[in-house]
Amino acid sequence: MADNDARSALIAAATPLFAAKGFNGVSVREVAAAAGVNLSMISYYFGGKEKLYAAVLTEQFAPLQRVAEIQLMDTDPLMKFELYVRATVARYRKNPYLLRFYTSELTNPTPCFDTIVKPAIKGVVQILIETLRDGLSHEKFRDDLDPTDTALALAGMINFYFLLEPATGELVDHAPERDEELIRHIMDIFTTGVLR
Amino acid sequence: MADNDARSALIAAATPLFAAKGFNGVSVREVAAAAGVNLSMISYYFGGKEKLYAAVLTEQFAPLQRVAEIQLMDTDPLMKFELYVRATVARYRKNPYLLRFYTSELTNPTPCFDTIVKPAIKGVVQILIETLRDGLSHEKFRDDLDPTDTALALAGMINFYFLLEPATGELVDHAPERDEELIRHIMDIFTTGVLR
DNA sequence: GTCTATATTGCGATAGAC
DNA sequence: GTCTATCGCAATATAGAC
Repeated sequence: MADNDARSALIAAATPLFAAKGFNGVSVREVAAAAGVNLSMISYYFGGKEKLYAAVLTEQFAPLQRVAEIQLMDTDPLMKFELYVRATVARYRKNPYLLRFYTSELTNPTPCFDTIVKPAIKGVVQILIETLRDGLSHEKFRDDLDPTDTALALAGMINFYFLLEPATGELVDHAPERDEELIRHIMDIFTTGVLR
Repeated sequence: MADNDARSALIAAATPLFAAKGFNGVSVREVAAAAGVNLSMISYYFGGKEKLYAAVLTEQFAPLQRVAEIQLMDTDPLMKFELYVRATVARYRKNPYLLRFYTSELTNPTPCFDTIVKPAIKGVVQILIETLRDGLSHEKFRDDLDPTDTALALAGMINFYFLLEPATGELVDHAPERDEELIRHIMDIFTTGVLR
């Protein structure tokens, strides 16, 4: 058997369900059935539905911590931004559920927002802001830029592309094969803009 | 009395509740109590909870139709993009619930997604893409730009700023007094980039 | 149009057998 | 550690009085 116990089967089954329907849209019976385990196992292993959800979120947001590694690298700020964009794309491709939890918690927060999601997002944005301040102090960037607005602008360009996929799938080609082109476009706009 | 009937009281009460907690996080009892009307009025006026939610969404997404007016204006593409950004900011300031419904439906879609939300979003993105193609054909923009990636990048910069507010409120000043500065920063990055 | 009362279903959680 | 059975409660919806 692939999974060693009921606990990991529950997390594996709960992740896509919570991601697709939100915390309130999923019942414990549904999760247990999808995991192929008895529903009482949720209380046994996690102590209830809310703590199962918290366990899923903790696992989902753990990869975001690795953005901190970018800050420590010995490269210029612009390359750090490209590394951030690349890491973000890779993260969403590797885990198609993360963005759902990300925006679901931002939009309809559960108690997990304050403990798990908000610290994770703040950490990433903080690093982007500091990278921008670093670039400004080394006169790499235009000195009239606001570090916070600019950091959110870069994050917005890449995150929104994935967020809009369910609505714009017929208008825009979201295939992973185009990721390199997407990253280049975003970095081009960010560095030198759209003007000729 | 401010409201003329129970119907409008229900919509007014349901809007902030659905926006904050999502469709599944709100009960009809809760809505009826907040509206100060009997809970049976929801079935009487709307035919059930789901149709009340649909009525709220229809009202919320109606303003997005006005983006089409920008396309018809006789100005250069770059000014149209700025008008789009300004209209987006104005829309979110006027109606703090719209973005919640927007991202909630993108993330955890209800049956309303296909009928109301997706057409509205596609309409806006379509206009941005066409405006970009127009600018490209008049050689206003760099000819190596992808119209769809670029349109989503601009939309992402402004929308993500508002989406992240619950997480970055302590890191970034999201006050409406800074909106002009924000718009200028986004347009600056979009047109000429961050480089010196 | 608005109310009360209730029908019906589904929910999360757990007691207790094995 | 896993099961069945069930408790207690909240959900949506509506029948029927006024």
